[in-house]
Amino acid sequence: MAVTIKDVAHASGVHVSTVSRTFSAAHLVNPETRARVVAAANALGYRPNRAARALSTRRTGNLGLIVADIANPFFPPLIKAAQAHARRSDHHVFVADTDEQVRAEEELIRSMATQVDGALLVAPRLSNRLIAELSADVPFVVVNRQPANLPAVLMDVASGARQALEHLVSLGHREIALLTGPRASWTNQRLERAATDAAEHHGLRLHRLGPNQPTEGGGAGAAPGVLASGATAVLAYNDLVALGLLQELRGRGLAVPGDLSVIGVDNTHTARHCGLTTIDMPTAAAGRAAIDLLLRRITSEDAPGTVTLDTRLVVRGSTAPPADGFQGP
Amino acid sequence: MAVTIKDVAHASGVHVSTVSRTFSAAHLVNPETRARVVAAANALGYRPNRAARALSTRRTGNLGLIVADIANPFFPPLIKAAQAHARRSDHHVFVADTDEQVRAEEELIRSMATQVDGALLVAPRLSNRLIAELSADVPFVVVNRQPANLPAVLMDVASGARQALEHLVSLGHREIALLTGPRASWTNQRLERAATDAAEHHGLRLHRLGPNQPTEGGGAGAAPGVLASGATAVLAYNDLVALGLLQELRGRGLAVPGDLSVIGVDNTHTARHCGLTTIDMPTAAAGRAAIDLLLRRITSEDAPGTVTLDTRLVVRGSTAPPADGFQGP
DNA sequence: GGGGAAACTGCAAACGGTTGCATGAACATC
DNA sequence: GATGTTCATGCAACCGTTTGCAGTTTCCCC
Repeated sequence: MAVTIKDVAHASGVHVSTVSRTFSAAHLVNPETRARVVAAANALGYRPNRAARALSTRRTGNLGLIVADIANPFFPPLIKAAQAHARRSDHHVFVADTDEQVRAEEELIRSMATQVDGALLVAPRLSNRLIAELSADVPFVVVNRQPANLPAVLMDVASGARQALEHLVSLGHREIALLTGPRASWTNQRLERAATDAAEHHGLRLHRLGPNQPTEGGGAGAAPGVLASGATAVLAYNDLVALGLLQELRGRGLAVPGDLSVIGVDNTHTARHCGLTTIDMPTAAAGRAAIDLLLRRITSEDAPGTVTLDTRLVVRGSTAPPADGFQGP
Repeated sequence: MAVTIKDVAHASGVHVSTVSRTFSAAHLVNPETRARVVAAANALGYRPNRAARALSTRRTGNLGLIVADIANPFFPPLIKAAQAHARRSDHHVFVADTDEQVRAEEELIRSMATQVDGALLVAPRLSNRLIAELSADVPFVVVNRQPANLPAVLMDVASGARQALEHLVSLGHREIALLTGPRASWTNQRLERAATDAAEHHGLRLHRLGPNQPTEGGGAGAAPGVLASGATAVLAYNDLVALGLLQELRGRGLAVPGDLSVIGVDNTHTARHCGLTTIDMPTAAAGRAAIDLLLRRITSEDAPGTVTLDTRLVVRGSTAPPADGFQGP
């Protein structure tokens, strides 16, 4: 029922191969013939069948985008940018959600492998070994993770973390809690590292509390530990954790930033509206960069590169000088 | 290089058709043979090629999900739910974003039509005529729109709107502004209708202001009109508009809910954390229901149905009695 | 033990494109 | 005017799977 290349060939009086070339290698066909074919195709409403094309070219024109949790406001801007950017090169994007589960992630990649030209893994939790193994089946580009020999886009939270601690120091904080995230998270590792270094540099006490679930629940659950630690400021693994903590603290009658300062990571839509001081992650730029790398990797087998994007602190209303006024010696 | 049905056939000493049947019509093959084939397939790591399968079955196993703006926090929960639900039936989902543009929407549908078995249109802005025309190419299910003869899932904002106005009445408000959204939006039409009826029923004055862009910018831009209207409470088209308005008002030194009460629509993640009173939209349930309808429509040609889901008011901190204390006569 | 049904498997033609090779025409070169 | 090139097109095999049809075997029943 659908219009095929055969119908177009018949209507324009040429062989199917000429029609095929008109659309996939236009320079090989005489301009006049081409015009006739195109006219016939338009008249009939011809659209190439991508499955058929995929079968002979071994190129589907599809990409996979695998994230931990679509509903986590960190991801949508990245998804939006990646998808829009891919479309410019006539690629469609499968979006899938692993629900933060490693098993689901692997199975998802395997099931997608057969029908995409490449995939974007955003902050994958898979082991490096498994990532390497799976990358034999599909070209990958990884975001916020740095496996050997794979192209990666990194949003380096370190620069933002340094700015965050400087900000807290300048406000007079000396005891800071770090709510860590999942162990397997590259961002978490960088964050811990950068915070530890910066704390040492500034002579601060850093209380590491975690690992916490990267959700509001994780943040809420961390409240007792934070209060027990005696810290006057908190740097949380991400905005969700920060917001969860914030809500829990307010529920206990504490004021933010009056009694405690809180800083998140991601600069999500929610953080912007709730007045949360946070570290901005360039998600949209990362999505575009990752698609660029992926397409490059697919078309030419050139060496994989790594793109690193900077982050920066955005100061809003959830940080202030500590209540007890330790403004220095 | 990839393992095909042929390799499996060779390894297990049967014809390719038997291998094919093992995976697509298992009851047609002898249990012992089947076991041998499955063993060989596993040993070789065989995965069926979906493009090839699509070519002969005319079923791709893919669905399209088309939304106005992935980064609008209304959509991600729906996308997440739809995608997860589709996966349970071994379907993959293309997600695409029209950026609120009608032209993009049409082109997107056309380009996807050739490689999906069906598509979900969420709150499409296309004309009914065009929707009908395009639905000849692909089975559609529409969310928050009600074109003739198409299956639809509706989140009926009317029930929530009634509750919202009752809530405002009970607080003592008498003059209410309604910030309307895009004309082509079904939700907007229902909202206007329900608010008008409820206002009449309660003897309220309703100031309709709009249409506004369904974004924070739209809400901020509406602030002067709201203030000029003399309304003491606002019902906004969605949470983004409400939050944009809220920010603008606070920027002008006004207090919410002290000077003005604000109610949004959607119950987004952001609204939850910012303490915005809003109307909850059952987005996840709608996503699942829509996928169900779509798969049913694809597999059996039965009559399209319409599913209507209720909405309800969620009271938070952005509503309070009016400043001037009109608590009744 | 012969006829027929049922169960299983193989054969080969699709599905809708792409592409290496062959053919033929037009044209330039010496 | 024979030879070589270039350009445009047709031919046909192929991509990996499905599926209608036909053949073979097994089994049942009279």
